[in-house]
Amino acid sequence: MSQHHDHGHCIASAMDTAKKLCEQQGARLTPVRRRVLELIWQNHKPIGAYELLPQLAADGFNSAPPTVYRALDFLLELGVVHRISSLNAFIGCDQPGLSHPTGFFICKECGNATELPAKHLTKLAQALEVELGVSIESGSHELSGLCSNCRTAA
Amino acid sequence: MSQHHDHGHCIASAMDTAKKLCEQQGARLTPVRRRVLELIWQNHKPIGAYELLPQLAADGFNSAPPTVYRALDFLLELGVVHRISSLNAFIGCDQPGLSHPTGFFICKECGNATELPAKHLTKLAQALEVELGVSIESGSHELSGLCSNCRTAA
DNA sequence: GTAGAATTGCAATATTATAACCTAAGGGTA
DNA sequence: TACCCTTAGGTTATAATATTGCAATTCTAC
Repeated sequence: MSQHHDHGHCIASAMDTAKKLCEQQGARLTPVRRRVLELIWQNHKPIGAYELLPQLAADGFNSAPPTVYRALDFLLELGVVHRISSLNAFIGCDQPGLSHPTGFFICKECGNATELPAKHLTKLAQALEVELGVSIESGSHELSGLCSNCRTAA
Repeated sequence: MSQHHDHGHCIASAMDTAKKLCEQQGARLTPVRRRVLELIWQNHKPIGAYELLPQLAADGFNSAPPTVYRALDFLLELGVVHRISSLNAFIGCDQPGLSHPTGFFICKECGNATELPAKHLTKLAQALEVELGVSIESGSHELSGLCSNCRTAA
């Protein structure tokens, strides 16, 4: 993700993908689910469930924890959102629909998260399966440091 | 970690390493800290902070959340314990003292966790730094699936 | 032995997430 | 349309995880 980009495109693309996935699966992208996804995509920073609540309330949606957690569960299941467990936060997925191992780099300076390229994660998983004799079914990779913009700024 | 191993050795080794690290750093391995580390090492499964509380209480230690969280913070800082954030749980570190990227494979069947070999994680981090133009300072990798024992059993 | 720092005790509370139960809305079928 | 069934959402309460703030104690260095 570059510092200056057409973020409107990010949002539109994410919403479009979610819509298509729902159609494919016969799932319903209800107003609250759609709005939660939009809010998650308001920028590239992970957002907590309890940060979403007042924003939903401001839009006239019901605003109680189960509401937002249900929407998040739905979006996670659909694969358009990931959970960053080290932050107890959620973030939109760049490459939804493609089943792939997931991971993020989160800049400790600006807070932006970048999805890690799947090919590296797949390679790691394969190497580990051989070395440890295990079978890997899922995983999350959460890295932290300085993004290229913040490195330049520093 | 093999299915049948001399776990007494694991514990003794972990306690010894913690002791040495404390001596090196002028830190104090107090009774409650020592006991928390022992409890974490009672097996190779991640354990939650609130599971430790009653065990500490049974040993006559103070048993309130801050007590255990302080001990855990100390042990994390010392590098002899890691946090598995996807499970809100803690686990002893195999290779403490060596500064290295950390990650675990956790078997979804038996719950045992195996620390991932650092060399693979380092390689991944290096590849990502080049590809994303970031500088990685820390990270956690949490993988799940079936360990070799449970695969055989299945 | 005294001062300062680190550690612990303790009470309260913050933060994150889920359970349980009920009502309403959508969607297919006679 | 009327009915039924499934899914989604509303509401209240509570569970699970983690931290804050302050007082009391213990340790260590001098």
